[in-house]
Parts: sequence; structure tokens; C-alpha cells
Amino acid sequence: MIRRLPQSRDRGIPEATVARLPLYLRALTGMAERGVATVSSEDLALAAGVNSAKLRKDLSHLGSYGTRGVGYDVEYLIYQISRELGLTQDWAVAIVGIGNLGRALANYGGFVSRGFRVAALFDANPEVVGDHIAGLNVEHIDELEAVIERRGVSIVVIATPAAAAQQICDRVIAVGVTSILNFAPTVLSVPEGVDVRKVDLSIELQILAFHEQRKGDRESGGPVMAEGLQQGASA
Amino acid sequence: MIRRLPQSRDRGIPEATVARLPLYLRALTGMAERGVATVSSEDLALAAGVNSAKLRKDLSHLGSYGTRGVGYDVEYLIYQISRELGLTQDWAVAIVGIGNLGRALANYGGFVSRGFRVAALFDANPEVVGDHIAGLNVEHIDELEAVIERRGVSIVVIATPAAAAQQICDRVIAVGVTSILNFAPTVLSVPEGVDVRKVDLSIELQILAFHEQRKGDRESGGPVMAEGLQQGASA
DNA sequence: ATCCCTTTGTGAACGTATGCACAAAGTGAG
DNA sequence: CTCACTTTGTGCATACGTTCACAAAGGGAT
Repeated sequence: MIRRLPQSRDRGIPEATVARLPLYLRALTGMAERGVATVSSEDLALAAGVNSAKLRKDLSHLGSYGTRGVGYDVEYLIYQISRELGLTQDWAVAIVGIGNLGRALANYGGFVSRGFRVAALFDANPEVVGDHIAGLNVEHIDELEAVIERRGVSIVVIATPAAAAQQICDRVIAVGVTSILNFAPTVLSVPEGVDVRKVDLSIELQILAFHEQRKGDRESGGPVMAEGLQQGASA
Repeated sequence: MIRRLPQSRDRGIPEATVARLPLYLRALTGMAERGVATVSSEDLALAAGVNSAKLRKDLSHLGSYGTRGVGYDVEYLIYQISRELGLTQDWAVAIVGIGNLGRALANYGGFVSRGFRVAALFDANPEVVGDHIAGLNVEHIDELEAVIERRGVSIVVIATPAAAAQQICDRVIAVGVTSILNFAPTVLSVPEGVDVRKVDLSIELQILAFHEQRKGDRESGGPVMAEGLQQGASA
């Protein structure tokens, strides 16, 4: 079973806060680019889509980096959050499974800009092995262990079919990987000390469908009325 | 700012429970395929990666569908969860932004199998418009409103660059869409009554990096020992 | 130097989620 | 029918997360 992420209280930063720090970081980066020097919790919260009390409490877990009456220094806060998240280091990421999704991930720009470097791509299909994607050669899955160790990969992204995921997971854990991002629609079982995060596209849609159905219940028809769509409750 | 999903207590099903129902559904589907007729909360919990008390409490929110001393009837539970999630209906989904990710989503098999039907694809790039992907023509973004209404799309997936996301969001809301799955790395602001779910690949990696860093703190070296190829902090 | 204004950081109240532990409810053997 | 066994459904204690509301702290004007 997927373990709870450990160390949530290593130095007292709650898991919920950690999950929001990247959000703040993104908002701050945008502000820095627009030349904003300081920002209040109110404004930053607005930009990040949370309320200001939550933002302040979150930041207070990192330390006292604000100035009362003024706000937070944008550059300084970017540095502090980056450091806390470990983004001042360079993380080598491997992507396993170069299907549509794997390809999309390999080309995704959001990684590089945040301390992540796609360092290796793997696939089992001989037709794909050898392809050049995002400046990298696709390696055969047989090379998995050797290449991971050689290139110091510490985070592995699994984008294989569900049936292959557990096996890949076991293999990378065997060579010391302890952080896995899983896109395969399956539950990975991992030993204590290994972190798995799961992204499941169909689950997100199902949650939306649940709420969408509830809206429909109170109004006219269900979702399948096509043409005569009412414009629904946006208020 | 992104609104809290409403209706979390519509009929008393907590949001945390709703988020796990798709997990149970997947585990159950696998069991049904393997011919399993009934399952205990213990076994189902194991397959879904949660503990059994939580599973039972979750299911109890839907009703009393188990039999004490026996367990749950797999087929019946599949039906009940599907109904609760609204998957017994047919949901028309549109994908906006046919880049690498949009393409991957259009081809993703996990949708169709669960009541979702990709009904339209949109892109702004004339070179992409007209392409045939997953049996669909890519439409020009100018057709967004017309096609959404014509085909009864009720859920929109945004896979555009961040800069375009808010505009697309506003436009689909204007024609009555109230459920949006956002892959663009930006905060969407929507009116009350519209549900936005966000999937952000780089945020997941950042959370992993945080925990990975914590592990490293207590052990030997940091992540970047590799072949000596780190180029230092990107922040 | 004093006063007023702004904004942070946080104590306290509230709400939600988790997990234990057990009574209630069912099965099946004898 | 009774008894022993299994497994659900849930009350309760605890942990976690959110929000309010305000004292403490700093800035700047006079």
C-alpha cells in the first residue's frame, strides 16, 4: 500500500503547507518577473488562490520572513521557499514509459525551470528505443538500473501501462530510488521510507463528474441534454 | 481565486470520501474481471491502498451495502459507487490545447472506460487544426462556444499554455460549463458554482523533492553526486 | 518623539478526517 | 436452536487543517 509520506513533522512543516509552497513560489516568480519588490500576504494570497490567513500561517512555518506593516520581500521569499523545497539543488529525473504521456512529460518545460532535469528516458518497445526526445536518447528498459545509478537519478516518473508499473517500481527501489511519481492507474506497494505520489487523470474527472451530477440534480436535466444546454448555475 | 468545491455535504458525502471512491471502483473492477464475487473490507482496502476502517466508513456514507459476516457484493458495489459518482451517465469532455499533453489526454484510454467520452478537441494553431487524433478532428479555437453547445460538452480539460488558460476558462463558463480540469500552471479565477480541479506536474515533483531533501539531510550526501554534472542552483 | 496606519504572526475556536475498538448482525456447523 | 465465528457499521477519541480576530511590530508623517 502507498505509505503516508513520512517526515511531515521533521522540522514542523505540515504536509498541507508543503503542498501549497510550490503555488506561492509560482505566484512570487511571476511577480519578480514583473518587477514587484515586496508583496503583502493579502496580494500574494490572491495570486495563489488561497486566503491570506492560511498563507501567513504557512509562511510562518518557514520562519519570520515578513516585515510588519510592509509585507514580504519577493526575492528573499522566493529564495527561502526554494531552499525549503530543495529546489536550490539539481534533481535528476528519469521517465519510464515513453508513450504519449511520457513524451509530453519529457517535453514539459515546467520541470527544467524549477531545478529538475530530465536525465533519462526508458521504454520497453524496441521501436521507441533510440528515439531522440527532448535532446535525450530513449534507453531500453534493460538498462534501467545501470543508467539510473550512472546518472544519479533520484526521482523516477512512471508513465507505463498499469501492468508494468509495480515491476518498474520494485526495480528502481532496488537501486536506491526513494521518490516516485506514478501516472499509472494502479496502487504501488512500496517499503517504508519510499515516497509515492500519484497523479490520476481519470480520478480527477470522476470527482468532477460527481459534483457536476449534484448540480444537475437540483436543476433541470442531467448532463446529456446536448443542444438545449442551459447555462447552469455560475452564481 | 479557485473556489472550494461546493456541495461537499449535499447528501452528506465528505469530499475526502468522494476522492477515494474512484480508487475503490478501480480495485473492484479488477476483482470483477478476475471473477471475484464478494470481498471483505479488509481485502478491498488492501487492494485500494487504504485501511479497512476508513474504507468501511467511506462506504457507509453511500448506504449499507455490505453484509455482516460476509462482505460486499462486488458487482453491486461497483454499481452503487458508479451511480454515486455519476458514471452511469455519459459525459462529453472537450480538450482545449492539443500540444503534447493534450494529445496524450485525447488518447488516454482511462476515460472512455469510465463514462467519459472525448467529444471535441481545440487548438489555436492552424497547423494543428484539422489533424485527426483519436478519431476526432481538431477544431479551431474560434469554434469553441459553438461546438461545446452543439455537442453537449459539460466538462472541459484545459491543456493550453498558462497564458491562454484564463481566457479559455472564461469563454467556456460563458456558455454554461461548470466543471473544469486544469493542467495549465496557473490559478484560474471562476465564479461561484464552477468547479475547477487542478493537476500540476511540476508541483508534484516539488513535493517529492521536499521529502527527498529531508531524507538526504539525515544520510550521506545530497541528490547531486551523480557523475559530477550538476550545474548548481537554478533559483 | 509621538501617533496613526498597515501588516505580520499566532492563540484560540471550529470543523473535518482518521483510526481504534466494539456492539450489532449475519453465516454456518452440529 | 444454539453457539462460535466472521465481518460490517459506527461512537468516540485524537489528530490535522482552516479561519477568525487581535496583539505586537514596524513605517512614516508631523
